[in-house]
Amino acid sequence: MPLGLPDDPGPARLDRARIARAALDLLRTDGADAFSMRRLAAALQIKSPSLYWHVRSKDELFDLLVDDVLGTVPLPDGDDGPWDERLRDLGLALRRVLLAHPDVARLMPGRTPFGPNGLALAERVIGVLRRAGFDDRLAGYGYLLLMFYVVGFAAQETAFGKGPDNPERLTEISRFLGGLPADRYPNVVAAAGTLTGRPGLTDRFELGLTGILNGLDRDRASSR
Amino acid sequence: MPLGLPDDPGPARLDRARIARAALDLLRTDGADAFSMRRLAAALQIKSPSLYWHVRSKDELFDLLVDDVLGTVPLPDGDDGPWDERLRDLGLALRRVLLAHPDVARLMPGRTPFGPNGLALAERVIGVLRRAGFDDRLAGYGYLLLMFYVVGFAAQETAFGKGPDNPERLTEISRFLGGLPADRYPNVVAAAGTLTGRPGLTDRFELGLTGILNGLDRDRASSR
DNA sequence: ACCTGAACACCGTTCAAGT
DNA sequence: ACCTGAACACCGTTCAAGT
Repeated sequence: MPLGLPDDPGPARLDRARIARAALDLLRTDGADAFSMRRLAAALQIKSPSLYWHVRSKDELFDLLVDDVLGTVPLPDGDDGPWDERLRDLGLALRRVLLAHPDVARLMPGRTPFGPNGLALAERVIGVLRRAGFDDRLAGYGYLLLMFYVVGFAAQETAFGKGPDNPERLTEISRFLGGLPADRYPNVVAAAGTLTGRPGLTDRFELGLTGILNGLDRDRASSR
Repeated sequence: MPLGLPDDPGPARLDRARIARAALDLLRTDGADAFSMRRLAAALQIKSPSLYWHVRSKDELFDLLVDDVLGTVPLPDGDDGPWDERLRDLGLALRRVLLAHPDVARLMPGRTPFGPNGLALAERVIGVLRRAGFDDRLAGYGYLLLMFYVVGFAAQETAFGKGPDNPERLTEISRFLGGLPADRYPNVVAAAGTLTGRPGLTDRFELGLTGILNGLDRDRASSR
């Protein structure tokens, strides 16, 4: 026992929260392609089979990561303000959170976001809609439409190199599109610059979100 | 040489098209989790390294599959009819194609759909927008918004077990949501039935699509 | 030009065994 | 209860060698 470190606790004890945190770090620093249970174990200074005491599988771990990230979305807690404004704010907040975790965002399509935090989010969204006069059916669909739009948008956005990370992917795509033969793809070439421009996408996201909420409103009106 | 089969050609010669077709079959029959280059090679009665003569990597093969599927989307060829109706039809057609290839749909978020067929689709969409009076910038964003919405929606839709395949996934989710404690998740439980009902989603998809196109229209108007 | 055998450097996961 | 060693059954990909 080395002197001067009388109470060195060694690496902290393993639990699901610590595993999730390390997994998020590993995804963020090394990317999804480099992620593996063995590397995650190494980052935690542990052997990989130990992970399976705390987590059933890699897939379940990914579900956990998604739910952890969803847990950081601020939910409106009162019940004041028009329903569409509240859902618009929630959509914007969800996108911001997903852009901050691009790899987790890309994990989401293909998954069903019904961990504790995902359920809390669903409960809130469906509640807002029902209290605004949507019947159960339309409220359920409204939730799905909102989630599909926001998650789908954010997941693809990060793939284009938008989002905070790798701007070099952006310029690579931009060069490719801009270098296309202009006689064959005149329209793509003309728009190549903006296909890979960053700031305008947030406006377009909001535009689509507003359009969807307007559509829901018309849906509600025609149902009564 | 066996009699009666004087010209048996054996398994047809390998090429990218045959590889792509076999890969699509394998994905459809065995699912994405079971897909591997080695199994694909086995299905083609070939050893896996042979694949690498025709295709640089598994990732490039997946890009090829995406582009092949995009190639089956019918593009409007004339230039008549209002722009928003044409894009609406194209969005609906793209979704139909993606639902017919759920695994490929789930491959798309995270990819950049710029193979030959993807470019042809982009060229068409951006062209429709520019001829409708959108400037280059808004036309580019309009294309992105449309693609993000349709692809994101379809990818997540298939994950819910909607789409033609596995209805048992749907009922599993439905049971889970319906069995939740009603005091804690009253809204989710109330809407559980429709979160997993099939036919209404197509209407909601259209509703969102229409809302997005309306939003683009307002965007165009305010830009001049 | 196209295909294979053999190999490299990995995977996720299980399970008996240790503490 | 929690962690490890050893192993199983795989992966994607490379590359020298065959035809």
